[in-house]
Amino acid sequence: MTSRNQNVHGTGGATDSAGQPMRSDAERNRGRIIAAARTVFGRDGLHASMASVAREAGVGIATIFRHFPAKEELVAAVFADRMEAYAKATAEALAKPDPWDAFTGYIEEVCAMQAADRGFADMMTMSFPGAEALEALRAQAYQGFLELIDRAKDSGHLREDFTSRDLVLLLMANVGVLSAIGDSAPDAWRRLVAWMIQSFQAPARGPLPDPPEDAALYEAMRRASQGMGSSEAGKRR
Amino acid sequence: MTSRNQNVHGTGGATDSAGQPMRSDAERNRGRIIAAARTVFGRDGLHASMASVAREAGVGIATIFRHFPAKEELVAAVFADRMEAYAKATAEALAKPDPWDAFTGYIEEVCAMQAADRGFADMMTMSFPGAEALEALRAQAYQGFLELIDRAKDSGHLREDFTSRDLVLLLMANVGVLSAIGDSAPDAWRRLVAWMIQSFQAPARGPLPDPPEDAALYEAMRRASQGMGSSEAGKRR
DNA sequence: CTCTAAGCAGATAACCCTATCCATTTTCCG
DNA sequence: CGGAAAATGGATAGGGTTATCTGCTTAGAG
Repeated sequence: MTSRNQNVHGTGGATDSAGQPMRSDAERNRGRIIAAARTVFGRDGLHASMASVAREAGVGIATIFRHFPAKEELVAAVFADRMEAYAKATAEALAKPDPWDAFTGYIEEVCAMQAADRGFADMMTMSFPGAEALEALRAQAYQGFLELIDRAKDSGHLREDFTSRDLVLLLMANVGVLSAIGDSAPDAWRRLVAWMIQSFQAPARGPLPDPPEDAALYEAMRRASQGMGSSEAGKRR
Repeated sequence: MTSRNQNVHGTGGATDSAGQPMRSDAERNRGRIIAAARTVFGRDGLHASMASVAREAGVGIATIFRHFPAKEELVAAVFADRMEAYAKATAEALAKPDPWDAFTGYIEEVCAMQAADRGFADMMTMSFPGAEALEALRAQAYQGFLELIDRAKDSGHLREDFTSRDLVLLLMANVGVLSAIGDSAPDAWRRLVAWMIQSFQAPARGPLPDPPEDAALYEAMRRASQGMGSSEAGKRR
């Protein structure tokens, strides 16, 4: 429905969904809003209010809702490029020669991206069924990660009982550390990730409880993104 | 100031802070409120609203605030016994003959307590400077854990670079998993904890980034408990 | 330069939250 | 049983949030 043109920085002139050229002030404000949202979501996480984004952008609240009828759409617009960076990181990891290096480097990088952008951190543990482009990129990255896992297992460096769901678990755990510790110890997450990666390494030191089902993880991620309209915050802290 | 008597279940008659006997209805309602809060906080976490506790208890909102002038006091009253159970778990672990068994069993139990009670989970990553009794128990348990660490290290089963702050990290990570996954995969946390414990085991598989400073953790925990008056959760929450 | 349609911003609605006020009800003691 | 003091609970204040409505401003075409 209301998905505006992505060509915001184009010189020739952006167009809206109906192909009409956007008025210059509208185009300018749209860019400002996205930039402001990038700042605010990155600092405060996805539960930052639309009003705070408006304040940062120097526009009225209504202007934001004109461009992005629901908060979810603003989120999708803002994190399109982060999701691209995420997918790109997967591709780059796949290009590395050493499978274990690729695997661990990838995990560290994704967790670092979470630490650098709290909005991205939240987004990695949510799913947005409405934002197809976003989810397509996520799925693409996920496929790449599956390949990284296979290679690392084949090389004998990764435990056989590691599954892709363990990364999701780690990402959720990382959000817990990041949002609990905040800026008091900005690097604390690195230690958590290091503990986990060393544990992923073969040989196994013992059996593990079963990982959660894929369906359960998906449901949890979908439910997390629901609570963005109207009430609750994480939320949630 | 307004710390009421703890002898709620006494037969003879509870007394208020001034030593006056409480009226029977007041005593009854106080018990109901604490029971309701136990249920609600356990299910929804510490950011559950006072109104929802009132609803569960079948009393008016004002009644709650009469007994507990601030939400923090209700929290302290509700979790006094959980904190005791926590301290008791430490003591019991110290009584175990095998140091590594005691260490791992303790960590698993504390994380299980977090999973069983979302309010407790939140509380373990917060500090309440105003609730001296609570904090005294916490400090006592912490001392016991330090002893557990020493014994486990001396036995050669625990990595030398493990510190007590790593447990805090794990507790925060566990909150992340618990609140992200919710009831979709109630046992997912067990896998995270198992990964971590296997990593704690000696010999070390590699160096680790430095753990956060004690002061940083304390500040983060104190700040987390601040946001309970008036606005936000984590809280996101 | 004028005029119209699109875009803007602030006020507002409707819903959460913590905390307080005060008229009403309940307890309990003589 | 009667009256005074204590306890209650609904309304309300004052703060959040997402989202909408409306009158004013401005862009940009003729």
